[in-house]
This record gives sequence, C-alpha cells and structure tokens, in this order.
Amino acid sequence: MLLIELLFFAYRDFIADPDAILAEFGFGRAHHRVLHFVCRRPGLRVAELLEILQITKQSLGRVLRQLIAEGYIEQRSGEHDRRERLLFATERGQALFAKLAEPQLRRVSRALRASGPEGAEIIQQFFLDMIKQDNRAHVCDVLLGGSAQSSLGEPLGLDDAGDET
Amino acid sequence: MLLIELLFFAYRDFIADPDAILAEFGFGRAHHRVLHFVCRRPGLRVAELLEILQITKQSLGRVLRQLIAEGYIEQRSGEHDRRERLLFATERGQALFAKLAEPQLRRVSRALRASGPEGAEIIQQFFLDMIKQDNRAHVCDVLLGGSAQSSLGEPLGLDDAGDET
DNA sequence: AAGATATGTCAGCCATATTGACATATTTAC
DNA sequence: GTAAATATGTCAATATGGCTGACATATCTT
Repeated sequence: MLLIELLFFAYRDFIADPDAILAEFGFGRAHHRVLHFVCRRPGLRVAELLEILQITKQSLGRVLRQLIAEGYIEQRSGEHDRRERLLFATERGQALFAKLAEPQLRRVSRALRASGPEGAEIIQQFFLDMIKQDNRAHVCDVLLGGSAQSSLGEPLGLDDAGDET
Repeated sequence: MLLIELLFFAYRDFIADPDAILAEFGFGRAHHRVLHFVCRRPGLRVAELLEILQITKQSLGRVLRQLIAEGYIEQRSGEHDRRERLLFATERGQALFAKLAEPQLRRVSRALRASGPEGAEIIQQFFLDMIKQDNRAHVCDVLLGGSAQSSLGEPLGLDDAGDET
C-alpha cells in the first residue's frame, strides 16, 4: 500500500521538472510525450505512436500539428508505403528533447546511485512487471528496438499464471 | 533513459485499472486521489489534502463536493478549531476505496514477488529518492503518520549535496 | 472590534482527452 | 482496373480536471 502512494508522489515530482520547461515553450505534457518517443524511435509511424501513448488520433493530431508547425518534428512519406508518415525530430526537436530529459535523468540517476548496481536491475525488472502483460512484449519492442527476448524479456517467468493483466 | 520510459508505461498501466472502475461510478482520477488520501488519513483537513495533491482549492472543490453529495465522504468540524472541516470516508467511501485499491495492490504485489524481500526495500527507497527533497519529509509524514525518522527517513544520506530537488 | 485564517463558491479560461463523421491518398485484392 | 482496405488528417461537439481572480462566511487571534 505504501508503494502505491510512493509511486504517486514519485511520478508527480518526476513530471514536474519538464513541466516547468515546457511552460516556457508554450507546450504541455502531451507535447513532451510525443517528442520523447519520436526522438527515441526516429521514423516512428503515426499508428505506432498512437499505440504507445494510447490516445486517439484526434488527440495526437493537435499536439503533433503544433510540433510540426513550430519545427520540432518532421514528417516523411514511407518508402515502401507512401501512405505512412514517418516522424523524425529536427535538430531543434532533439535539443528540446535533451533539455527535457536532463532533469529526469538527473533525478533517476541520483536515486539509482543509492541503490547500487544490482538495485538498478531489480528496479528495472519491477517496472517491467508493473506493465500489463498484454503490453509488455510491445513495450520491450519499443524500448529495446525489437528484441523482446533481451535481458528484460520473460519477466515473471512461470508463476505468473492466474494474476492476469 | 530506459527507466524513464519504463516509469511512463508502468504508471500508465497502474492508473488504467482503477480508471475502468471509476468510469462505472461516474468518477474520474481526481475523485480517486481524494478518496484515497481521505481513507488513508481519516480526519484529514482540507488544507492538508491540497498540499498532498498540489492542486488549488477550486479544483479540489468540484470533486470533493461530488464525493460528499453522493455519500462517499463526510465532513465534521474540528474540535479545537471549528473552522476546520475534517474529512472522513463513509462506509460506502471505504468500500469504493478498497475496490479501487485492489487491482493496484495486486499489480504491485505481483511485481514485488519477483524481486524478493530485499528487492522490496530497494524499490521503496528508490521511489522515496525520486521525490523532491522539499517534499520528502512531508511525504514521509503523510505516509508514516508523523514519524519522518522511520525506516524510510534520511534517504540519500550525505552525498546528496549539489543535486538539488 | 479588527484582522488573520480555513473553507467554500462563482465565473471563466486552458489543456487534453473523448466520440462520431467524413476526406484523401495509397496499397491490396479480386 | 476497379473495389475494398488501410494510414492518415480534420471538423465538431463534449467531458475532465487543472488554473486564476474575486468574493463570502465562519471562526480564531490579538
């Protein structure tokens, strides 16, 4: 029960750092999320982004339009399928991404330093196990570039049955 | 960097379980947060709740009014200071609280099982270290009922300097 | 009695999410 | 080659949950 509340407070403060920066640029959290995943997965398709963020295309549309209009993100048609709009961050987009990630990295790094090297692995595994089973493979895919079977794969192993989600 | 994204996905799914239940009751996340902390700290003052949630009284007002009108939360005047409105969950409120907490507890417990007993401590400490320094004492206070010096206190110790927040 | 404090409430604004309907370009299937 | 499916974009309306500013009330403190 304690962990539930710690997660609430930790996430609240984790989000607060970039929020302050975003406000200077006239952006909100939604812009941050979009920019983040486009930077991390250059050439992302719109449909993939929708699945990652789990929002509707209408919701994405507004923030994406702004990010494109202000030169943070570019679209290019797919080579194999020209219906697809592949998303790339411009230099300006990458710069903002880095600026937003910096305080979050600092916060995470500091907290990790206190937990030692095996601590980091335990914590990573914990987060992965917190993700819904259905999404887990997909998340591994997004984070590790397709190798769902990597060091993070096969999270809970055998005794996962009966607990769902 | 990986942890940043894992935190995003974990929180997203962590929130999704109660969201589905809340929708049946015509409530939103804001109601959940209010109900949660009132249940966890019976007799909470409005001002304390505002500080925990870090929202304005106007934002709180709307959801609190609904929760009171529908019989999930009660107000009683403070004994020493009758201006204060102390908040208590009714039986109905406690029932909903339990119903909302159940899937979250299940998810957390399952993830913790995989990390062993010392894993649980490492993870707790990690979350605590993720909270802004300014808020940390206050959070300990809220979570542990006043003993900021408990097993969770003094998080990062000495080498915390220079990293702020 | 005057001022500070705890709370409540009205009104309006903004960001971000939703649904439903429809438009366009392109690929795939028959 | 036409028809259907797909990827994307966009319009309009609506809901939630934040915000600011202004003001009201009850109660405590001085």
